[in-house]
Amino acid sequence: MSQGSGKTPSKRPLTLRDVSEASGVSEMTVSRVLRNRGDVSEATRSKVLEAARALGYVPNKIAGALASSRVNLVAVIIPSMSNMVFPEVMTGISQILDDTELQPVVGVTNYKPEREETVLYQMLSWRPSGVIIAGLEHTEAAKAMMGAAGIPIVEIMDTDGEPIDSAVGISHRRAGRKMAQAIIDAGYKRIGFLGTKMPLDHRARKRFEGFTEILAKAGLEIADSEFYSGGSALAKGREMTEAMLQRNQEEPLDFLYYSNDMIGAGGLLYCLDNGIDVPGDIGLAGFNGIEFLDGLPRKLATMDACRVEVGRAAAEIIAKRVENPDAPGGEIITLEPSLEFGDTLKRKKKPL
Amino acid sequence: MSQGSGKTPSKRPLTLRDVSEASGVSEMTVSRVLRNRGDVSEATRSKVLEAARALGYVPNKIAGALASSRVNLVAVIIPSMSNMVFPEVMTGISQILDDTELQPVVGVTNYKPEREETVLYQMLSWRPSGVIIAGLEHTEAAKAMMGAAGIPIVEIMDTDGEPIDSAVGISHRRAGRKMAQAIIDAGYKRIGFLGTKMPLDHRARKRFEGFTEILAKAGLEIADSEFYSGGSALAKGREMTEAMLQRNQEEPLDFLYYSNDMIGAGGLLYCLDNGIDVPGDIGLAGFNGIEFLDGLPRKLATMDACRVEVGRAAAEIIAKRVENPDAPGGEIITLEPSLEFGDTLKRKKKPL
DNA sequence: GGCAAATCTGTTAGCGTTAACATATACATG
DNA sequence: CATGTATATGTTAACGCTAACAGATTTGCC
Repeated sequence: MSQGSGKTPSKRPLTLRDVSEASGVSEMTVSRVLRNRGDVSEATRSKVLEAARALGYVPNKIAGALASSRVNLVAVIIPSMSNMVFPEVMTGISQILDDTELQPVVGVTNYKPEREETVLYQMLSWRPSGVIIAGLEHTEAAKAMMGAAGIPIVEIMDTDGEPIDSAVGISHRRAGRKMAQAIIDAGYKRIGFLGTKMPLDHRARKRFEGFTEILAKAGLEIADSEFYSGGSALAKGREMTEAMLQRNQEEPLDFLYYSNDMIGAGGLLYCLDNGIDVPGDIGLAGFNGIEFLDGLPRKLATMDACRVEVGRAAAEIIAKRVENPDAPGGEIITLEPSLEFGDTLKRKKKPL
Repeated sequence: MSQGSGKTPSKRPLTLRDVSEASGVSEMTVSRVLRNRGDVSEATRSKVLEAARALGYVPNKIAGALASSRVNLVAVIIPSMSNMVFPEVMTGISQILDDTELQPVVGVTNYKPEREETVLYQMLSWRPSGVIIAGLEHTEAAKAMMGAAGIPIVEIMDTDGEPIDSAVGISHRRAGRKMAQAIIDAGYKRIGFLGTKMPLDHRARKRFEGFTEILAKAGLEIADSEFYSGGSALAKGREMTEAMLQRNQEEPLDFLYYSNDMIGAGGLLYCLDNGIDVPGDIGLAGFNGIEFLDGLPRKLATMDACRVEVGRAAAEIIAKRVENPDAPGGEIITLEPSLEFGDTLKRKKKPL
């Protein structure tokens, strides 16, 4: 193997010592240059940088973190990657963290509490500077770990409950209520519900609870419901809608409430394909406000969960607390989900 | 604050020493128990585990990694989170790594080479056991870093080029050629191209090159093309399709090739809304085989990039090399993208 | 019983970096 | 020119854990 121009592909990994020897200064000085900390003369600085570059040296953060007991990692723990929800939250988080030293590290739980516990344990074992975790429901062990970690914890997406430390999100009960009210106000009466078969999706459950609560107050109840799991959400939405409309022909439904926009979009496409008048014959609404819906022939009514904003606020809480570790904590930020009527939900009929 | 049953929320973080003192054995023995390594008597083991649990001790991987110079992290570096491509690759990676000690850590580059370089540097500074990185095109510095890192590197999604170490993916040139051939065979002649305005999406570029190459061989060329950036892909697909069809009314196009399925779906919806006969008047094809397309009124022709399989194969290469560090490396796996005709691309006309 | 092998536990010395302190050099000031 | 102050570099001792080796204890077997 050729030695190349300065690049020595040796087996032993490079350390500060190698750079120190190559540039003729102490390891400490190299460390200072590489971290931009403390006073170093311009001459030394460039000498060191040159040597580091030539060797292809990459600092060892493991050693650095151990020595300084500072880890610039923020653990982000979420249930799933594939429902569009997450990338947006992540965008918000990045927007804030990119201006700091902090770096997000993502873990996925697949909506399984035990998995969440494991992922959390793994993450905490890297001693991150903070944790952003979806939801307020966790195993006892997980709660204990977070409580004892001594770092800022932000639970996101939901504020219906008691957070361990801080929380940012919307009230899903309120979101469900708000949607129910809008549907009732528009004069719909026979309402079907279509959702995921996910006992562990607490947020969907809370929305459903809020929804039925308001219906009940108006003397109404869900006329029919259907749940799915797995498969293409769009296709499932289509199938479930067909099935539900079929079996309620005698006393037809006039509204379908979907637990997410993807199945809602499938339902919308089904209705349009079959010449059903939306929102005349039947109204539709989903949940989430996914950007991609903009391309559909008609805009689905939905409710925005403020995902980017949630990510930003959560990251801000962590960043603030990292900068000032003595700050109080326990902050709870409840954002207001906004109802978007789109083209599939009639506006209020009766004034006020 | 109450001390609780054994749980002492002290300020000083817990270490092996705390567990060691609580259980009356040496730190080394505690370490052995917690890692399931070496012989420890059943009595000691349970004593230690009990103490660790009671204290809420979480091992410090930073110290562990430094001492053992073993880090069970695999860096996964990808351009974007939001195009459905990534979650599927990730699924494949997880399927394999879940059976090992290894853990994926994701970094996102937003298709920016400098950003890729930074992310890579950050990741390498944690001394991961391997790197899985999208694409074969990187800055010189990035290539140098990976070459010098002394760990397995797998470049994924593309095999049109020279990998640093190993590679798993499809040939995008070949994918482009294959699609072009199918379109020509079906008898289409006036072909429009719609894609992203992304000079740095090398894979889209290679597909385009392969596509035009085959058209040229058949004496054809792209009749019109349109590029977009930003916004909802579905809506953009719709708009671009409308614009393109409008301005080619004199000599109408008979095929539209989209650089991804999302804009393709937008185009399909536009055509259906406007009563255009697909694939009679006009054929359509995209790229990627996104599951969600299953719910559309008609199935878009597309080409599958074998994303889950790519993830699996890449993870397997890393896992194998971690287990046996002296293995050769330099493996290149080229998967064959499969063409799916769907309902928007006519089958071959002329036999053979 | 004696000796080797097996089982269990402890001791020592780092891993590569940084905090904290110590030292050296330059530069100004009265 | 002594003295103080800033600037620039070096030295030492951790950080919390594990590899490698060293004892101590038990077990098996002739």
